[in-house]
This record gives sequence, structure tokens and C-alpha cells, in this order.
Amino acid sequence: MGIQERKIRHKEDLRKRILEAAKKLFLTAGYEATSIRKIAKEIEFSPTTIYLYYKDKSDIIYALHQEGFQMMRQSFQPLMQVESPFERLKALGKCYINFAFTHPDFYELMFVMKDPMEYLEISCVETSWEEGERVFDFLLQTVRDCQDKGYFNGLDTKHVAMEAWASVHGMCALYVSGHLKSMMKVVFGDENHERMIEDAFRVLVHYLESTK
Amino acid sequence: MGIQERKIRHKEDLRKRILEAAKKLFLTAGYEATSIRKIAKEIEFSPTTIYLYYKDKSDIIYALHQEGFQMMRQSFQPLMQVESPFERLKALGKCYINFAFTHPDFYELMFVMKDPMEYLEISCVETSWEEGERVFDFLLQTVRDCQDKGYFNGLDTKHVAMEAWASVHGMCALYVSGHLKSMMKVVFGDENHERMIEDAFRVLVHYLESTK
DNA sequence: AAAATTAATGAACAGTGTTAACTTTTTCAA
DNA sequence: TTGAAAAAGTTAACACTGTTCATTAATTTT
Repeated sequence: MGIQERKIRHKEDLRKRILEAAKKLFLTAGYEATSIRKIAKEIEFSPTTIYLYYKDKSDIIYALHQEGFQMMRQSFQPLMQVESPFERLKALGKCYINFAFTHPDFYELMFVMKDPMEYLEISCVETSWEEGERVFDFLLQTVRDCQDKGYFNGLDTKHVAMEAWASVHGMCALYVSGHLKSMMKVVFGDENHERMIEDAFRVLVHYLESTK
Repeated sequence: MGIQERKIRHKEDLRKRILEAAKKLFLTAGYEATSIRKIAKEIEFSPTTIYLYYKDKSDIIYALHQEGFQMMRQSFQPLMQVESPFERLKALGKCYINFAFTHPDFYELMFVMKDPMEYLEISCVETSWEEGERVFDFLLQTVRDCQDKGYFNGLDTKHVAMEAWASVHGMCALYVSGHLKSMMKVVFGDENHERMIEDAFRVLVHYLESTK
């Protein structure tokens, strides 16, 4: 019986173990397959126990959502040291794409899926989106720094930042959803679609560079 | 009893009626709420009857997916008449965004959701994506025409087209998923997010224009 | 009219999120 | 140490989901 053992094994921070089980299921089997009952089986508890630690499924999914943003911010850490604003902007874009490529499930959860967004629309109001805010603020500041160096002349900082985000997000979203792959299979006959993202990104960088 | 009546009312093209019921549910209540049982109730038939006309739920969803692409291509029809390639490219972008704004559910189905994409990965192989192909081919040709007029010098047609698509898709995806709204609420304090898309699009057009 | 084919259905399987009522375990004061 | 209060966990159930199989009803053909 595993019932006796698991009481000896740290029964504290059960909340954390629920989240880890959810993450494991989410990364190996996807969002749909991450059910309350499977999480419960994973941690050897009754399904209803989970509701003592998380309000509902959205609550668990949102916890993973937040974890994703912490991971992303951590991967952006080295960019702080990049002196040149424009080099920093380019590196930010590359880093963002790299995150989506290495953690496609997290990327989808953070920037594509509606569920976590609807959750924080309903429940918590203020403390919610602050991780995402910090990431966007960093982009905003970098664009401002670029403008100080003569880039993006006559353009609004917010609009430039939004366009940059949308462009890179568009590439990542088409990649993680499989639309890029399907499209390229039909139009170009099965090419390397990761390479295509790199090429499209180079075109974007070319545009940005030309504003100086 | 409605059972007697519906036999008198056209019992032919039941396949079409299933699709219309599915569309109605999809547009009013969303993808998740579009269940086989609800479709069945809508057309006053047993749930199992639906399986005599469609392979499974994905099959129905993919039929809507195709319908969306026909709608989109129809909305692109007037663009054929635009003489100037660059004006046509700009109009294409505006038209694309307009489609996403007026048919957000269809846009999500066509360009965001994984389900229809996974469906045609498994089942049909050739005839599948041809509607989407036509749309992208039109973009490719328009970019080529722009290059003949001196735009996008030294850049690869495919890469320019892909970057343009990704940029505009990024804006639309962030809009329909609600991420733009949430982000702007926190960062800029609840501004008009439809206006923001327009502004970001203007920045993109500025970049494209600068290549001449 | 009887047989064969087609169309439609009812019941069931294996899942899902979630809640209410109940039981077990732990805590803590008398 | 015992007994009550509080906390933790579980069982059973509700209302759904997609999907399949065996069976019935309707239609067509012989």
C-alpha cells in the first residue's frame, strides 16, 4: 500500500506537489490530458483533496502560467548586460523566439490559450499580470533606449514596442500551433520551418535597422 | 411533438443542417460548448445520427474551418482590382485584420486552434489546406509585384511574405485571445485596444514603405 | 407481401470538472 | 489521559463530454 508511505514522505507542501504533478502531466500529455483525476492519481490522493489546495482547474493552470513567466524572465536576465540598446532589442527577440521553441507548451499557455486569461479576468484583479507586465516594460524601455540612439524616429514608443511584440509573437504562435508547418508543407513543399522563423526574424530586424 | 414536423420539413441535406446547427452553437457559445449532443438537440435528432453524416467532432469543426477560409477569400475579392501592388498589400493587411475583428471565432478556428490542424495531419492529405494556400499565394504574388516596383530590395519574397503574415497574425492573435486587452489594462491602464492594433499596423506599413 | 437495405435510435462505456455529505485524523484544552 | 473541536481527506453523486454497438423503424427492392 502506497497510502502508508506517502504520509511519511513529506506531506507538507502538498500544494507544491499538486502543481508539480500537474506540470508533469501538462508537459508530457498536454493541456486536455491534464485532468484533476490524473493529477490526484499521480500524487496518490483523492481527486477532491486537490480542491482543498486549489480553487479549481483554472487555478492550477494559472499557477503554471505564472511559472512560465518566471522562467521567461529568468531567460531574459543575461540581456540586462547588453550595452547597445539595439543589440539588446535584437537579443530580446531571439531570446523570446528561443523560449517559444524550447518550451512550446508553456508558450502556448502563456500567450495563446484563452483559459488562463479568462481566469484572471474573473478572479484576482491587481496582482495578476505583473510578471507579464515586467517583460513588456523591459521591451518598452529597450525601445526607448533605441530611440535615444536615433532609431524609430518619429514613431511612438508604445506602437513600436507593440508592433515588435506582435511580429515575434506571430512567428511563435504560428510555430507552436502547427500552422506554419502545415502551410509550408503545402506552399513550399516541406521545408525547415524553424529556419523559416529565423529568416522572417531577420527581415524584421532589417526593417528595424533601417529606421536609423 | 416536433418529431412529426421535422420529417415533413426538408429531411434532405441533413448534413448541411448539422453544419448550420454547429455553426450557430459555435458562434453563440464557443468551441467548447459546441457538443454533439447540443447539435443533435438543435436539429431534433439523436446524437448518434450525426455520426452517420460526419466521422467525428473534428470532422464538423474542420468543415467550419473550411467555411471560414471561403469567407476570408471572398472578403479579399475586391483587392484584386487594386492596381498599385503596395496599396494592394496594405489593403490586404487591413482586410485581414478586419476579418479577425468581425469574425474572431472563425479567426481563432482558422489560425489559432490546434484541433483542425491536427485533424488534417491525420486524415486527408492533399485536398486539405488548399483554401489557405490560395490566400498565402495571393500574398506571395503581391509581395513579388511590390518587388517589381522597387520595394523589399535584396530581400527574399518568401521571407518578406512570411514576416508580413506573422506580424499581422500576431496582432490578430493577441486581439482574439484577449492577451492584448489584459496586457494593455495593466501596462497602459485600459486604453482602446482596437485602436492599438491600428497603430501597430501603421508602424508595420511605415517599415514596409521605407524599403523603397 | 416478403426480403433486403437504409436510417435512426437507446443504452452504455469511459472519461471530464465539481460539489455535498461523511469519515478519519490531528490538535488542544480540561 | 480523555473528550471535544478543528482540520484533512474520502466516497458518492451530478451533470456533462465524445463515441460505439446492438437494436428498432422506415424505406426500397424483389
